[in-house]
Amino acid sequence: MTLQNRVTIKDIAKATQLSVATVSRILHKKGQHSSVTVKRVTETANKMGYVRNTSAADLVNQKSRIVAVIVSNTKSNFSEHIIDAIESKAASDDLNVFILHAGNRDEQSQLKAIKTVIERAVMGIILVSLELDDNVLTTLNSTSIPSICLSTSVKDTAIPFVTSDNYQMGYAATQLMIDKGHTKIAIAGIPTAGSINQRIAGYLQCMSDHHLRVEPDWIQYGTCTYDDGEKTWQVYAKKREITCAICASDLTAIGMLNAITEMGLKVPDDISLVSFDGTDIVDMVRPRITSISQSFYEMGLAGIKFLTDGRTIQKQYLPFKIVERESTRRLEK
Amino acid sequence: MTLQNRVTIKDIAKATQLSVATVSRILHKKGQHSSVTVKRVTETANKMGYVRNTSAADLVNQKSRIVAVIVSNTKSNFSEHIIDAIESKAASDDLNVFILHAGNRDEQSQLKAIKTVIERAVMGIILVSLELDDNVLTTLNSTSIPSICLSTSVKDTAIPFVTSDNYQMGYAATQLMIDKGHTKIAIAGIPTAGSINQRIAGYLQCMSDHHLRVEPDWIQYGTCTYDDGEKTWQVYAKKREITCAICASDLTAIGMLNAITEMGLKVPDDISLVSFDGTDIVDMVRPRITSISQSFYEMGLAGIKFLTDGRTIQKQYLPFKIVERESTRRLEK
DNA sequence: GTTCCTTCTGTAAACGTTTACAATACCTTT
DNA sequence: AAAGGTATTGTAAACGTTTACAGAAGGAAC
Repeated sequence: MTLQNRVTIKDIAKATQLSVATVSRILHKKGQHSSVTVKRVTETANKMGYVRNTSAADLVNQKSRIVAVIVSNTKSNFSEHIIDAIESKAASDDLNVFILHAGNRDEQSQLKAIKTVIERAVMGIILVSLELDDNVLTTLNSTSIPSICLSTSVKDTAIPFVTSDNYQMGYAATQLMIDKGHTKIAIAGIPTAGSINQRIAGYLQCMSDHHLRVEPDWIQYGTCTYDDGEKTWQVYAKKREITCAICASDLTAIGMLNAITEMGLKVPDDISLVSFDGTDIVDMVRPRITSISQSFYEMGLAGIKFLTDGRTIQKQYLPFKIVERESTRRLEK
Repeated sequence: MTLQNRVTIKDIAKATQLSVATVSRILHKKGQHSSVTVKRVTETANKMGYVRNTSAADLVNQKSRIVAVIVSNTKSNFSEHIIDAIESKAASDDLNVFILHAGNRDEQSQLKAIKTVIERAVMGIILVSLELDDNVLTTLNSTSIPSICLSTSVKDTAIPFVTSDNYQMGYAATQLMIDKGHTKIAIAGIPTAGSINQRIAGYLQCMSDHHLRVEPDWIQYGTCTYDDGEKTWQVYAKKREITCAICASDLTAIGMLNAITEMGLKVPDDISLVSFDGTDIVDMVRPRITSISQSFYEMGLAGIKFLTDGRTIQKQYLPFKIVERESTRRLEK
């Protein structure tokens, strides 16, 4: 059987001696029909192996029951929690979820993904962990398809977002370590641009609020990867000033942990480590990593609810939790 | 602007005083047209913010340029390598990749995902790490859309697959440890059903080939999770017979590693650990986990190539590599 | 017997695109 | 001047579905 001769409602109409209208109505439970006809139609549909041609249906309906989730393809491990939430709510609303990948700062691949889904008249677009430039934002605004950003904020007022407050998280991580007696605190692996960069602003503000000096070397940029952690430690190791590093992601913290251990030093005895995210992996390494844990599941839920239950939120910051584990210690003077 | 009045080629035709046919041809670079007309059309298309209605196009073309990847939603971390490969080849062939999730042994969610994509006339379906029951197989066979299974084998001869030879991997893992002097070798976390279960057959055969006894307790089933590793160690710890455990996945090995450490024992001094998969994470924990590493990227590549470059493969077993790291030691008698 | 419901089914247009075929205009060749 | 070719554009049908509207058949009320 080729695609060309898939069974259509026309075939079923012919087989049952009915009109296509009747068949269509019965197959979608619209209008009223005698029970014998209903039975006859559904049975022949099954027997003939009918599958709906969604392209045709979408064409006349001008919409589809698909939610598109476009996810950054950079190796971050938190998006699965967001997706989990989206899929579970979508399933109960009988929606389908299509996941696409795009480069975090790659305009071309973002545009391609967005074009692909708006061409198909999806009912909504959820953008996860993507920093969008102006070009992408105008494309998004030029369509009437609702979209929302998760885990990034966006200046454009037309696009709502749900994320954690990166500034506050940066501040909280710093405050936590200051409370534990640290004064020489570094921050590692944060990207130079995008809303996530606000973590550095929070860090700087907190340090300044406590009249603590910040050496330029202490701020090391990156892309939240494992490698960033390993490499940044090589920089920190040169002077051996710092007693604590705040890491851009769980993976960055683990990379640094391993680099530190490699050098014969110990976490948290010699260096304390805090990470952002707080995914499962922080409990898999030893010592377990103290983290600023984000509410990823709630983030996904907020995103899909925005698309299904009406469009109220415009900007929303979700709470984060400070979870102390084994990678941080109190510094005795 | 609502979806209802999106710009169509009809609108462009009106604006440019041309026929829809000409507009359509120019927008898809078919046929020849005067350069001025081409310019006029493309410019107005841009100006008016035209986006193609793929539903309409798919409807007449009877196909789409979409590859559907249906992935098991169980927490396994190797699928990203498979998807990476699929996406990179798809990008160079100008195809779009839609990823859907389905339960590993959940017939309903599998059927739903498959129905969703065949209704949209995708050009191919790649099933990753999914054990398919008969119902799903018949649905797959009833359509003319080509499909292929990755990381699982399937009895049905109509559906091709690419995977690692689980029997041989089970045998190889066991042989490795026997070569290192171990005789009391356990195997943990393997599912009771599905092709992956063949790892146990390989293990048993290897033990038997070396005239080694296997206690029933040594074989502990599971679902390749981190928790399986933790829990299974509680079982093994009761008798403290074994000197080595072969773990169903990297995560299972790490779970066991942590449980072992928790008890004050050491890997590999007290217990050696081997895992299947060999994803990035085996190098992130200490000690690094010795693994039977599968060729996931090549698996993804083989899957997408099957769909694009012609359909030659029917069944293919990809090579695996034994990578010794720090979680295994030679046992001196 | 007329009118009015109700219940069921059919007719036909519409969705936006693609493409085979026809048509036109203009240019070359004879 | 006729014939043939080429370059460009238009006409119209087709894809499979949905749905407003019309129609038919039967029953109930007067």
